[in-house]
Amino acid sequence: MTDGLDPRELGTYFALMEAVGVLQHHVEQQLRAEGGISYVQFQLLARLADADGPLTMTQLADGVVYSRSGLTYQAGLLEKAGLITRGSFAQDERATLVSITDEGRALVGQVLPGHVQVTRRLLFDSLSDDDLQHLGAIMTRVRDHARAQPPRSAAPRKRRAAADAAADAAPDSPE
Amino acid sequence: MTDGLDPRELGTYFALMEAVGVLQHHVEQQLRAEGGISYVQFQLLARLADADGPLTMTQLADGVVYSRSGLTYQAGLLEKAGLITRGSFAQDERATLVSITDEGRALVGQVLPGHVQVTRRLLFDSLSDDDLQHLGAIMTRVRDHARAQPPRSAAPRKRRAAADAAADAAPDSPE
DNA sequence: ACGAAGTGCTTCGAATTCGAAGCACATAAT
DNA sequence: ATTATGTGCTTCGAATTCGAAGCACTTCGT
Repeated sequence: MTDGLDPRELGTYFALMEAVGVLQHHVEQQLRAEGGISYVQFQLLARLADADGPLTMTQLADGVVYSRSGLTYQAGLLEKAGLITRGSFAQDERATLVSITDEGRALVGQVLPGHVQVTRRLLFDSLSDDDLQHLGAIMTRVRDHARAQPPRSAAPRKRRAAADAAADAAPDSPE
Repeated sequence: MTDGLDPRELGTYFALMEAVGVLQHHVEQQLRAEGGISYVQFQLLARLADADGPLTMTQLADGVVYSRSGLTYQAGLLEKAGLITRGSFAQDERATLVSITDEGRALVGQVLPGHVQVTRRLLFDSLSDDDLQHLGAIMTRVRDHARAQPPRSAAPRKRRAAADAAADAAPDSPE
C-alpha cells in the first residue's frame, strides 16, 4: 500500500493534511458565526486591509483561489455586501482594481479576535516556541517551492475516468 | 492588523495554510488526470484498502468529510463506479457497511505511484530528515488536539442544551 | 411493553468551487 | 497599420460541499 513512501512520511503527510483540514473547518465556523463570511472572503479582505492600496483581481487571487472565476464570484459577493469596491485601472483598461471599504475594514476588525482565538486554541497552543520556529521555516520553504512548480500539465495519456465509464454502463441514473 | 498574533505566528499560520492548499491542488490534479477521482475519493478508497474489513459510513467519513451527507454523495459515486459496495450490517440495521472492490483496489494501485511522486516533489523534497521528524510530531499533536475540540461535524450528533428542551416544554415562553 | 430520545444514513436545497469558453484590451511581430 | 498573440476578467455549466430536515432502526426509561 505505501509503495514508495515509508511509514514516517505517510503518517506525516496524512497528519498534515488532516490537521489543516480540521483547523480550516473550525476557522470557517467561527468566521461564519461572527462575521457571516467564509474563510476565502476573510483572506481576501485581510489581504486588502494589509495592502497599501488597491489590488488587481489577479494579485488578490494569488494564493487564495485557484481559478479566476472563483475570485470573480467572491468579489461579486463582497461588492454586493459593501465590503469592497471595484474600479478600473487607467494604466490598463483590462484590469480591475479592488479596494476595501471602511465597512470591510470594520468587519475584519470585528472578526479578527475570534479568529486569532481559534488559531491559538487549535494550533499555537499545541506548539512550543521551538515548534513554531521550525514549522514556520518548513512551511515557508514548502510553500515557496510548491508555488514554483509547473502547473502539472504534463499528464500522461489521459485514461477515461473510471466513474464515467461506469456511469455509461449503468443507465439507472438518479437524476 | 495582527491584533494578538505576533508576526512570527501570523507568517507561520499563513504559510501552513497556503502550502497545504497548493499541495492539495496539485494532488487533486494528479488524481483526476491519472485515475478520474478526487482527493476525497482517493482518501476513502485508501482507508478502505488499508482497513482489514468493511467500515461503516461513519467510520469511513471520520477525518475525511465534515458532513454525513458529503459521504453519502461520494459513496454513491464510488458505488456507481464499481469501486466500493454497500451492504447492511446484521448487528445494526441502521448501519451501512462499505467494502472496497477489486476494481477499487486496482484503481488505488494505479494512482498511488503518481500520488507519491507528487507529494515527494512538492513536500518531501523540501524536507530534511530532521524536518520530517519534527513536522510529523508537530502535526500529529495538532491534529489530535484539534480533533478533540468540540465542534466536529462528523462527530456524535450535537446534544440539545437543557435550556432548549425546556423551551419546547413551555412554547409560550418569551425570548 | 410502550413511548421518548438517540444514532446511522439519506434526501434536499443553497452555496461555492473549478475549468472552458468568451470578451475586451494590450503588446509584439511583420 | 494590421494581424497575431497574450493578458485580465467574466460568464456559464458541472461537480462537490455543507447543514437542516427526514426516515428507519435502536436503546433507554418507566
